[in-house]
Amino acid sequence: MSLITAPFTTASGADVVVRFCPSPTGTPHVGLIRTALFNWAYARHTGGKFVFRIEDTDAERDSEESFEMILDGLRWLGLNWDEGVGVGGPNEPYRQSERKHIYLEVIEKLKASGHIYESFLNAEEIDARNKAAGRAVQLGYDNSERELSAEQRAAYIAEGRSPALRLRVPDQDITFTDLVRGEITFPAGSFPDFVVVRPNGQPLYTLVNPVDDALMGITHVLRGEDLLSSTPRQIALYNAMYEAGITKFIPQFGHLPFVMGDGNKKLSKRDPESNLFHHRDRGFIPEGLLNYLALLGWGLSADRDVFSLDEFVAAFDVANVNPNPARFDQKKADAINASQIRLLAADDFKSRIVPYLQSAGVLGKTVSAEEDAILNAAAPLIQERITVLGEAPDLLAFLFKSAGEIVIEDDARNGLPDNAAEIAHVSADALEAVAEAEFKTEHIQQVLNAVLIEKMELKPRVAFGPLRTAISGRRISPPLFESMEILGKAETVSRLRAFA
RNA sequence: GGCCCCAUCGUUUAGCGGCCUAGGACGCUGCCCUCUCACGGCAGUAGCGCGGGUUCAAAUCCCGCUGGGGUCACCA
Repeated sequence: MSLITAPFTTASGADVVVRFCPSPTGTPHVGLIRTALFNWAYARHTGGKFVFRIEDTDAERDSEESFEMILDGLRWLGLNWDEGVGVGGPNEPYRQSERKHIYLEVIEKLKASGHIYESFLNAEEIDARNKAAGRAVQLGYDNSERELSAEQRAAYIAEGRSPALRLRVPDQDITFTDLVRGEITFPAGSFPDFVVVRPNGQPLYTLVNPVDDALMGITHVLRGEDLLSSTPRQIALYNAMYEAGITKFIPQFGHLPFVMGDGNKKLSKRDPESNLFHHRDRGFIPEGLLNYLALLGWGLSADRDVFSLDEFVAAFDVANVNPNPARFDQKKADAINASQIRLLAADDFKSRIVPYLQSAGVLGKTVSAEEDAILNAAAPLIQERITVLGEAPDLLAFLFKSAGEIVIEDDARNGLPDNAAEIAHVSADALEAVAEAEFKTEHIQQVLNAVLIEKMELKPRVAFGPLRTAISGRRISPPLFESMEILGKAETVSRLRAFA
């Protein structure tokens, strides 16, 4: 007999209500965001509600700064919520730090119904009891205070001790059907009565999380696998809340696979790629990151891994989430992002690289009409060749500089032929003769081909390397002739002449 | 240690008993395209952890083992 069978009304028939409830500690982790994404997608897929709540019950570790970062991250990615922090809703407030009065009420009810009881033993005493009884210390609490007599209680109080509150865990197996893993059973006795309220009256996560889920009508709890073993405890609490008339049903649970780093360990906060903003700073676009994150434990189909958010939402179902741990593969993520960049409309792409050009100092705070024109011409040239937007500044900087500011990089200089300077100067002469109006990509190519390839009989590779270096200073650049057209005749000739 | 989860190419994933001499993607290698780098095209590389069952037939179902991970707080 498992607890979640009758008398519960399961959530399966109800409108879907999912939630994302991070605790604001540190910078947002990609695993956390993946969890948010799957919850969001499930809500959107089913036409349900996505609730955003903040679990800031640990004043020691929580910070407002971290809270702001989570908001920033969700907004950047476009993961909007229907109810919760910032947007309000019927279950305000949505920050646990502001909900203490609610928990106090629940605690009173649970006390009155006998589901939670006072526990005076401290950690040392619990260990001592286990040792004295010849039990392993790891067993923890032995439920010995379930039936404290009034005298015993009075004695503790007389000593000036205040009790913690523990949930009376039913002595029976607890079974539930995990949405991604199927049926899971925890045998009776897998864990002891656990503390839900500290002696100082502070309710703990063990209480507060299920209480909020119950009060907010959460139907599906989609969260990380690390919480799998706390699920039976929460089901026991739900059982108590049901019996105390606090909730009408129990949600369904689905535990999403871990996001792993290198080796066989979870992607740690120490790993730079765990940080959401690390990717934004490098120049991931939301479409790219979201697409990749969706692949962490899920797939659209056997032969497609680049897809839009809409396609993702239309196809997503928790039931199809893979239970295996997923590895965060930066190379694959980069490849997905590159593909998503290719799919952007030209205008859109242009506007997205601007902030990166600005923060790299290639462009100033305001973009002049002249610079905008260059961007319009140049952006399409690099949209096909970059992986992250952060590559744009290096690729485009030379277009916004003057001849004198071009610095020839060693990498570019090394591969050049001995007569590189001659090639540059001959080209300058040839281009000098081109009419201003004729200074277009195609014509530039014809002129240079004539003088370098045909007349000097150079291989294209040998001929154009020096020119690329002369005008851009780099070995890698946008296409050469297009770049020359953008620079204009005078600037191009000037750079070629300056090359030595 | 108790309890729980997981197990297909280097990585990720398809496969839910015969379509599998195991498919795709990323990566890697080679070739083609080519003014560099990319893009694109073509080809190649490499995998069902082990052992038992069940079955006419198992990557697919069952059991065991091994390996990995998580969790056992008056953290979340």
